Amino acid sequence: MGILSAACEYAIRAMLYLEAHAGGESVPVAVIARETGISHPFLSKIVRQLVERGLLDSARGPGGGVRLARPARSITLLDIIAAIDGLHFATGCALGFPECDDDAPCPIHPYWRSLREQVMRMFAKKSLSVFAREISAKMKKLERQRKTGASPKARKGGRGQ
Amino acid sequence: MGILSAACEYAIRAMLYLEAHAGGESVPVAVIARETGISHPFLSKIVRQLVERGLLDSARGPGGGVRLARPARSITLLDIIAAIDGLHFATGCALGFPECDDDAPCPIHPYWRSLREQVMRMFAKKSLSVFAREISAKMKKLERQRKTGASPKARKGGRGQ
DNA sequence: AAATTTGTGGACAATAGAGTCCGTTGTCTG
DNA sequence: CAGACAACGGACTCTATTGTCCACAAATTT
Repeated sequence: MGILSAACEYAIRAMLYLEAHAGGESVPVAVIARETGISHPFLSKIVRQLVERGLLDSARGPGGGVRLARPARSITLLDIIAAIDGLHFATGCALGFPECDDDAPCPIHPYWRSLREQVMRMFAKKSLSVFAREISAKMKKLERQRKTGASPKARKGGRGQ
Repeated sequence: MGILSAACEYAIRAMLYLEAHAGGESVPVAVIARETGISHPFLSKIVRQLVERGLLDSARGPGGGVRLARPARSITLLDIIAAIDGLHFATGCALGFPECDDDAPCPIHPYWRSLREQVMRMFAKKSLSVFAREISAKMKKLERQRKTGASPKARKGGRGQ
């Protein structure tokens, strides 16, 4: 995929759903799967890992399901990524040189290292609650734009892709 | 792997070898494989793609092999990456949201886009000749350090790892 | 207690990337 | 022409990821 595995992307989407649509209540995995479009059996496996790592609590039986184990404010995207993918995206040489490390760096090593750190910071800075709020705000904005018919497509620079 | 596939990393190492150790002469893939530690059959497949994309020229028979198709000065790391992996690492949403694009971006989209562009620029700025020169200079420097016994490990900032 | 709901866990299948094997084709040398 | 050299190309294996299926265990309701 991109920089994250499919499983990790699903984990983020599922936890985001919990923050946005459950008010701290337990939600069955089957419901999250249906609402997010992720396959139930696969999401089930991912959720199990999130429970193991202490990011989710689970309860069986009627009225059960899963919910955030901590306040959404204290859970960052990096927490989720670390739980599912680990942090290897933050290590190693961009070009795979076996001999390349901080003591004998390849020529792009310092650039790469700085970029990796920026990525880490980007993920570490976003808590689930902030992220969910930003998404819902964005949704509302799009809604307004659709109503007024104003298209924001024309933008300066022409670099848009 | 990291951001690049194994095949792509091998392609870069192979072309770097050609620039550093062949003076525009053809080198058999078997030799490149032996010198770089890459498996011959696999490298063979990769080299074929590089020939197809016009980055390498190939010649069969005794005295044959492959060589750079253009001056090393005009071949960038991005050229090689585009030939083997394509440029998908430069597109798409970091979190895999299907609905996320430049018109309806997810909250980390602008950060992500800027980081991707920095990565692109980093790879596009390095030509094979510059890269090879920087590596050989680094090698010599290490050589000198080993002789004098001076360890460069102590560095200001203490962030070193 | 029985039935229903829900997570748990393991076995399995499908896919893609990584890596191997080998026969074929073209080219050079003697 | 014969033989060696080396790229070409396809078929194959191995492995990790992705995704599916099903039996089971716990909790809740009646």
